Amino acid sequence: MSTESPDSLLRQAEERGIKLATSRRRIIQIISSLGTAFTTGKLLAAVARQEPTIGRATVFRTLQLLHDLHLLERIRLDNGRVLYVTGHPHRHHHHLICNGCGEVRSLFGCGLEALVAAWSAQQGFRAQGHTFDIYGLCAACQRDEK
Amino acid sequence: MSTESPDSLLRQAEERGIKLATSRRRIIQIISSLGTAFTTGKLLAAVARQEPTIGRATVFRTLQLLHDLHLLERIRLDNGRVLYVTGHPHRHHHHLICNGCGEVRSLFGCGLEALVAAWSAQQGFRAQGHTFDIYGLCAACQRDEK
DNA sequence: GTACCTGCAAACTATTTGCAATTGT
DNA sequence: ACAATTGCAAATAGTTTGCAGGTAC
Repeated sequence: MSTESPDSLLRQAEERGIKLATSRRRIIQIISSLGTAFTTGKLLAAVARQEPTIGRATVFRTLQLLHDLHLLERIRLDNGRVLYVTGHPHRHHHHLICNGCGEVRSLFGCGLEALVAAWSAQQGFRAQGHTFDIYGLCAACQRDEK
Repeated sequence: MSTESPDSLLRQAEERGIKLATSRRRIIQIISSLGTAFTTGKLLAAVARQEPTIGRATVFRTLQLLHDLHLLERIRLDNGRVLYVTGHPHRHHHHLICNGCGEVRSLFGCGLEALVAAWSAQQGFRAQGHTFDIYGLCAACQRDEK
């Protein structure tokens, strides 16, 4: 499904003809090890632990680069934190976001175009985009809850 | 429609039995003068201009209070800024957010329950809530655009 | 050698908190 | 008096930038 093979990020970046320096490659590998979604805080901590010599600035610069390359999607959480999601930022999709573990599952085929069009027309609004995210508990976290 | 009469915020807060000190009352009046949606930055600037003696902290404390009272809704914009919206934070609704002027229009009767339920069931997810916001240009900004 | 990359420290932005002084009752 | 509220300054959190040195062809 939405499973990315390890280091696919790295491969995708290189396929785009980007030459990556060693620190950046290392950061990207660490990102890949974090799963499909992570916060800046988690990444900074992981980098600090695994590559203590790499500075914060380089981490942020790499995130920016991956975002610019459309390899990483940025989601604002209600609490203000930023969640980065690997996968398919270029294809229109929505999210199931787990309040428990933070896992993010992507949903394609949104089917909201009609609703967006209807509401926009009704309000004289010209829609340019929309967001739709579902928050809740994933199957695993539902089990853990009891 | 979603027009709030001036100072309705103040009235609503007092109806809840909250005793408001002068600074807070003044801040709430300024909020009311900003329309139905505003960013923290806009409010801080307005307060600094109209009531230079009131400090930032008090503004933030008042925003927090109004949010706790469910009189103000907080929306995270893509750029990370916080948008506060007056009106009906307690009733489930969605937004039309104008990319031009920042106006926010609320939409009731979301009709997404079936979609949320279908997608959640399909993924073994237990939905607890969802967001749905439409971004675009309001009628006025469409005219200004040309 | 040239252009890019790096870590560091400092700068910045947005928000929160400690606290002594002030206000309200 | 007593408790709540205030402005201020300092603290915090998250992110960005300037820069001198380092790396890669």
